[in-house]
Amino acid sequence: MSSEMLPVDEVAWQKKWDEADLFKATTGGGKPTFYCLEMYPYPSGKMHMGHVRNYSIGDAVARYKRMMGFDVLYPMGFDSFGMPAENAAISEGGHPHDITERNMASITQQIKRMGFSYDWSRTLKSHDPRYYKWNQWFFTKFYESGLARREFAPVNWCVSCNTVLANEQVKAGRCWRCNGPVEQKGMSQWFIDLPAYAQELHDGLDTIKFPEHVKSLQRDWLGRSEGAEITFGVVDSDLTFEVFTTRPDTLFGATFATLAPEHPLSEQLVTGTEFEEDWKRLYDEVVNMSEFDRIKNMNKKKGVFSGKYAVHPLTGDRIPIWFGNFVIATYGTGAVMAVPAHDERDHDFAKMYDIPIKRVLVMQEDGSPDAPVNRADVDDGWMVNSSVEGFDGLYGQDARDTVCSALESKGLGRREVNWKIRPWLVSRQRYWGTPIPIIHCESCGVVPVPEKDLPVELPRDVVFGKGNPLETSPTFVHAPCPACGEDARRETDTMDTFMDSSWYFLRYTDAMNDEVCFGKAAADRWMMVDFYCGGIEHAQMHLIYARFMTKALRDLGLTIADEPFYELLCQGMVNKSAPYCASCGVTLSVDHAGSPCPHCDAPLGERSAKMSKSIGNTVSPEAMIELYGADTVRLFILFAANPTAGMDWSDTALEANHRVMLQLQAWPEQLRSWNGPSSPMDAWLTARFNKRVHEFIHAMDNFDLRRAVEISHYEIIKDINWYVRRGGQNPSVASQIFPQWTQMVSVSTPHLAEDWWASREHHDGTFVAESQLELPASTTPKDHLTLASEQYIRDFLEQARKVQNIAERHLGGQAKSAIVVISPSWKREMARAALGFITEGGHPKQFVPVLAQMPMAQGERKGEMMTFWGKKMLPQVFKWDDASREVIVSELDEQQVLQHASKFIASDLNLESVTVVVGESDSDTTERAGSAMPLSPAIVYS
RNA sequence: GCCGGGGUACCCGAGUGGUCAAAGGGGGUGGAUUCAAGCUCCUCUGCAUAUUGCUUCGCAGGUUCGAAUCCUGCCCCCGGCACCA
Repeated sequence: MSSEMLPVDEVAWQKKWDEADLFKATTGGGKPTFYCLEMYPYPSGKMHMGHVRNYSIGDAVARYKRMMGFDVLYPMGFDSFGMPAENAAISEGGHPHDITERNMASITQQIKRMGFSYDWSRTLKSHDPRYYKWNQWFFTKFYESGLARREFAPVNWCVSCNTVLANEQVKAGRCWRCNGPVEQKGMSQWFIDLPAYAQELHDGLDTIKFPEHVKSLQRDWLGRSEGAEITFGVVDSDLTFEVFTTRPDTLFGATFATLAPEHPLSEQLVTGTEFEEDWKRLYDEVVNMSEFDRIKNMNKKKGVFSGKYAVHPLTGDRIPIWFGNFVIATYGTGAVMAVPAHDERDHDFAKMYDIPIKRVLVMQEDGSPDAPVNRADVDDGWMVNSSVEGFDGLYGQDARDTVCSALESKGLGRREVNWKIRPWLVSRQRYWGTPIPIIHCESCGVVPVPEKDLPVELPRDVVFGKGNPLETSPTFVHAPCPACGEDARRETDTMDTFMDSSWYFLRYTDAMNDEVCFGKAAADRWMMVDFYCGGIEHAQMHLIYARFMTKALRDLGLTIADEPFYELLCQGMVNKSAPYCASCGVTLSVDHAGSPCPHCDAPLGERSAKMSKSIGNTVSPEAMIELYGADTVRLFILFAANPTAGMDWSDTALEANHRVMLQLQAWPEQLRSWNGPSSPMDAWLTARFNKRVHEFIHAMDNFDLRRAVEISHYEIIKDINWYVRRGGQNPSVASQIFPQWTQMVSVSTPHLAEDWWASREHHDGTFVAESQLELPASTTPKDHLTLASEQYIRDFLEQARKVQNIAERHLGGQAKSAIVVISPSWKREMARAALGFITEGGHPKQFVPVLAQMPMAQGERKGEMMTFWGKKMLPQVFKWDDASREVIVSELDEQQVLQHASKFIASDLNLESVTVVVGESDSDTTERAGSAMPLSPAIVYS
């Protein structure tokens, strides 16, 4: 290869694609559509390897689908609202808008350098009023329909971010973004009623292709529990409270009830009584505790008696009402019926406070109703001890249903499905987000901003770092009431930025429309997203909000799509090795490489860890592109691991991939230099290549990118090398396969492929990026035979080489010649008969009598043949794969094939001569026919 | 505790009843080419061995003519949920 070969001018190709407008999604036409999307990025200033991996995957899919005749929508934009920009503004001065624009410009440039085939004409950015106007419009629509509402509620407050957080955004009691502590705070906030769609979100999971773990995660998060809501009255009063339980079958065992100390009824029950003081103490203890701490402390169960009694809805029994620190007001109804015999928590509590425990289920059908309860029996059981007729003996779901029916007929309960997911808290006390389009008027109350006044734009005259920035802008805060015209006050909270990302995929379908959020026809034409690629970190937040929003917008009549994304692919992490101390179990910063563990002084090993700034094991995409080019980086990233698997960054592997690229770059010239005649190998390469195209399509259709790249960049080279090795040099074969090979190569390394495409003799100025892949003909039986013969030779050589090594030890020197002994024809005949027998459905063991009747087994060798069958042929019959079986049944003449190739075989094995004989024939003097099998000749070296 | 995903050779990683001592890549090895290095091509890379045998796909059993693959139990890793009503 010439070392002075110029690198592929990637930037030039990118410019040409751009000028030719190749990747603009069309707005009509009869082609089927394909919507390929990656989670739109937050515009930090630098592209990292995670981005590169994500987009390399998406781009390969988009390019492939275009080539397969689809109208592809493959857009890119920015999730440009959010706190990093605002925090940067606070710490370094400046304005979030400017910082965001600056970062966007820089990351855009880096993304473009990779040559991804985006339709940049549809680029959207969340912080553009043309975009966020529609967030506001949706919000007012939701307000009208009751889906959005304002409530005073205890909310999660992140101290360091200075804002409230949605439930989903609190991880282990800490803020998902800054990891700071989260407190409970009572505030008036805006909520969107996501639970209204909980059932649909739950059921929809069965209609889409998400990875199993993502579905499981979403189901957990939605938290469906089926049960009953039951009304308990308070003795000597009109008061009632509701409890939710998944176990109505244990209702007769309820010996007390527990309310959350902050339950709306609690204070009323104890005020002015001797129990007030105890309640107050418990109340004060829990009320300021974050939910996380509360749950964490649940093992320290504590309760106080209220002095009041509840009425059991079915028996009318008086049961004491307690307050418990383990009951949380915002979960379910904030009250529980306590069944100590069949619930562990209630059991512990009853023991602690000496409350009666009543068995109402037995775990065996004939179990004793009076058996003592030493530990809560929480499994399903048969009802016993029901104080009312008609329940004893019922089991499980049957029992639950019957209890529910009884409650329903008394009007004291009903079947109910409870969800863990709670309304989406969308208010944020931050600046860099969509202003909530609401005006608070003294006389009219809450008034949404009319559509004609949208968007409510973010003002520039704000002060950062002193509470809610929008409150510092007088021009923003003061506004006339849209209803009465009086002076009123604008809502100063902004929306959670997940609002932006929950519908951007719809906007892409009609991104430049300023009349409506998106045209219905456009949305319906492109939706759902066919292929959505992004990180697992969005499995519950973004992916739930987006699914919810799609359904909510559908119900506004804006689209017919039920789900946003059909197939989700979560790409694996990009890892790189980092110092690791096995005894301390910690991964350390790369600064420690080569030194002993700073904690225990043990020598450090290495371990693969997610690329992160704190460990310092990051690799800069820019630097890699500079060194090797975008194509090499893409090839490496797609080939190093399956899209969903974690991949380890390896500099040596990257270099190896670069060598592959250099080698590929030289191929067109190499092919052009071919000047040989046509040969029998031509048919082989043609058939082989044809098969490769089929395999490639199959792999791409299944998003098995690694396999696809392996075929286009590795296997085909090997095939061609073999062809050349076997004497093939036919230029017409070269020009026949070259265009399709170029197309396959273009999916992952598009720049190189354009060089190839342009190098063709009859190049017409088109791009491979716009070409259509011609589907190869299906493989013919003749192709099969051609491929099989060659495979036979390759297998033979492999076997021969192994044997040769050992043989030469015996010979005490280099072997000079070999006699190849083809298996005697009766063995192949036997194999054919057996294969036929099994194909017909016969059990291998029953083949013996069949064989005994065959003509070959009639002579004096009958015994030998029967033994051979049992010992050798039977196991072998099963070892042959479909291809080999086909070959055995086919016309392929082993002797002929090897004979034809004997010169090649001799030179490949470094022998002077190779003779091929049929075992047990007159010309076979070796007496080694015994070990020869069909497709596996014996070889005798000398 | 519950749910989901995993455990394959020096490393990464394919493989879901026979093509499996197990693809491919990395790393390593030997050879061809070269004045030489690099690149490229070819070989080998569990152990033994004239073409075959033995051991091996987390561990232990089982089903089968045949198990990395199916079943049962166990161990370990990753992710999620969790005194949840």
